[in-house]
Amino acid sequence: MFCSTMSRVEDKHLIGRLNERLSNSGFRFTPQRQHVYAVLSRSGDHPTAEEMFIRAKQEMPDISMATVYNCLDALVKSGLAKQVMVERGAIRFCPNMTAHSHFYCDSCQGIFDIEVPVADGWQLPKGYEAERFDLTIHGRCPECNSWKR
Amino acid sequence: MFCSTMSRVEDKHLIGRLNERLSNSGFRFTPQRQHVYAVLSRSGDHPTAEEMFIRAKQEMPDISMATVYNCLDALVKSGLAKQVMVERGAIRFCPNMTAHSHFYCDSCQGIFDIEVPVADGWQLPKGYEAERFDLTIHGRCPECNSWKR
DNA sequence: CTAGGTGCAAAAGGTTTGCGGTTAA
DNA sequence: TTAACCGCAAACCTTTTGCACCTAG
Repeated sequence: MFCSTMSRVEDKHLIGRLNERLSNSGFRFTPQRQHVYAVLSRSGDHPTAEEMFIRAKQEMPDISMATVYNCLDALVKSGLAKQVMVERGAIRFCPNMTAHSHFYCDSCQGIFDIEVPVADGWQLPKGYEAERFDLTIHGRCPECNSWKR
Repeated sequence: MFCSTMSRVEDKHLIGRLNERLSNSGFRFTPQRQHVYAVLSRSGDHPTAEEMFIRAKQEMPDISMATVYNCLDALVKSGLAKQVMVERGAIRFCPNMTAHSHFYCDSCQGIFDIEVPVADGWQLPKGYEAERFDLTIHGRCPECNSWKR
């Protein structure tokens, strides 16, 4: 099995983090997980599992769908990716682990990472203990807005 | 086909709103939609389409799964219900159309309506035009918190 | 009258699982 | 050495679709 993915200089720093995070969460470090992580990390969008499968296959032709699901699951549980659930159908994955929210364009169905100044300490009802939050803002993206309807 | 649903006094005020909202959105007013709306409205939780099917069948035994999906879709498009997407698997439906957010308990997987003071006017990046937002806070609910891990 | 809705059953879409063989630690 | 992982294919769960009949407007 040939895989040139990690020979990229710009990906080098990711490997160490990946290995550490995986083992911290009780997962093994495998070539497939390394590759799926690399492919997701260099994605500028929010691919579905199937899109990840197609992209991963380009450099690792023998990888299977089940393995892609397995790898994505390991990445999510290791804190290296997020699941994004904004529309019906396939779940999407987000490699951006910095604090951010999502914008969903009702016109073009695009998903965009956005930074919005959000008060982190929500005033929750008594007894609730917040761990994290997911904020998705719906509307029209700049591109679709420039068309003016 | 027997359906006692709308004979309830407390549901009377819902019918007018339903009829108006449906026709405003280009949908017909049917007994099935009336019933699904009544069942959802009196739900205190966030049922899946299948849960709605089971509940709706109790008073309308001949209703089909496809019709439940059709009705729920019409309700969502008419602004009488919201879809809630917080976990993998089936989409859930929320009859509460007041401004509120959701709390997802990572421990018991429960979904709760909560009111959090949220600044409605987000400071969005240039070009984005917000229509609405979905906020889900993850953590532990009061019930699970009382167990202390 | 007729466009839209209903029930049924089959298909499609997305994810999970079981299994025999392989491998990271 | 061995528990975890891999690839493959079948199963599973949720949602959509096609069709013949029906009905709200």
